[in-house]
Amino acid sequence: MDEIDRKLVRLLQDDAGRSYASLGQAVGLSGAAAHERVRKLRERGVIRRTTVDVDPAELGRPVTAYVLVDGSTWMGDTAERLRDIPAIEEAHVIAGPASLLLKVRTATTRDLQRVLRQVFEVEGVTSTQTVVVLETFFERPSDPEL
Amino acid sequence: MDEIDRKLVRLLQDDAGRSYASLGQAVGLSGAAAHERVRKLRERGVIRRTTVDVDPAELGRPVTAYVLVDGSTWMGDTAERLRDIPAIEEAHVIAGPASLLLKVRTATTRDLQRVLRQVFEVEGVTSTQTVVVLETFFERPSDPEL
DNA sequence: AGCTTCCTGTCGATCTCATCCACGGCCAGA
DNA sequence: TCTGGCCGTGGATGAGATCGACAGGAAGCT
Repeated sequence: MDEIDRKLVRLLQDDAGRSYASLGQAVGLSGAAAHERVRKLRERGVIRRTTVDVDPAELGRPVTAYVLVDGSTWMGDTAERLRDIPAIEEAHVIAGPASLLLKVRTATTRDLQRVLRQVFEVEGVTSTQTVVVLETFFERPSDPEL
Repeated sequence: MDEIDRKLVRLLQDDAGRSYASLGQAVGLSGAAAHERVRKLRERGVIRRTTVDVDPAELGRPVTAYVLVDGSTWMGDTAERLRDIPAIEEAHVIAGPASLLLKVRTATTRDLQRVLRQVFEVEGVTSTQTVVVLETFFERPSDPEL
């Protein structure tokens, strides 16, 4: 995981469709060598997969919110129950003012309300506090610079 | 933006490297037709770019935190100042208990502390409250269903 | 030092796949 | 019925991914 690897990751984050030839040229390697490095980055799990970045608003989900969830019991398999709710994009266990933090995207605030009801129906949930996003400055991938 | 488009987006989110032929087969179209649809999805901005999904932990940033930021004045060009801090992955203006919500990834909690100091140095910031992530259940892309 | 092994790179051949073009069917409106 | 726009198909072609064989260099061992 040297400087070249980091550069490769950064270039691929920007455009995963680039040819290996141009990739190699950009980092001062042959195309095949660049290909080999990328292959290993995948193998090691640094690169999980190649995907497309979609605009949630264009998909009809302009509403973003973060939800702080408090629970009474220890929520064992809560993860799976939350995963079943498609509007939830992220779910974290946190240290601080609540037990869980969720990131939610919906089409309308009405839909957001419905999602909150679904969250409430998950066993162990006692209360939620919702933070609505008014404007997103930016959302970007992890910077590979160590 | 019909059912086929949504299916294409979902397939590409899972693996953007698929051949257009197999893509077409999966949705009951020819490769060329699938290609044309994807081209238009890009043109319309539904698909912003093709990228790689990297594991932040493998990149040496296992610490994730959310930071609630409060500010006194109206923070006009705060966005650019925050963008200059590489550890900040997301920045949102929110309605609720604070003005801004940031998502931060660092190598250590010590680095997190340094980022917080940098945030404090941004003009207008009066206080921060940090929520540290203990465990991430999941982080996934937007579901293209409706 | 001499040898082995592993890692990383180059070069060239092959074969898949993206890309482009011409054509055909379908539908709405005049 | 005619016409134009839209959306699809199928085929040709050229670019590029992919694979194998080989070379140089570093590290470890006898």
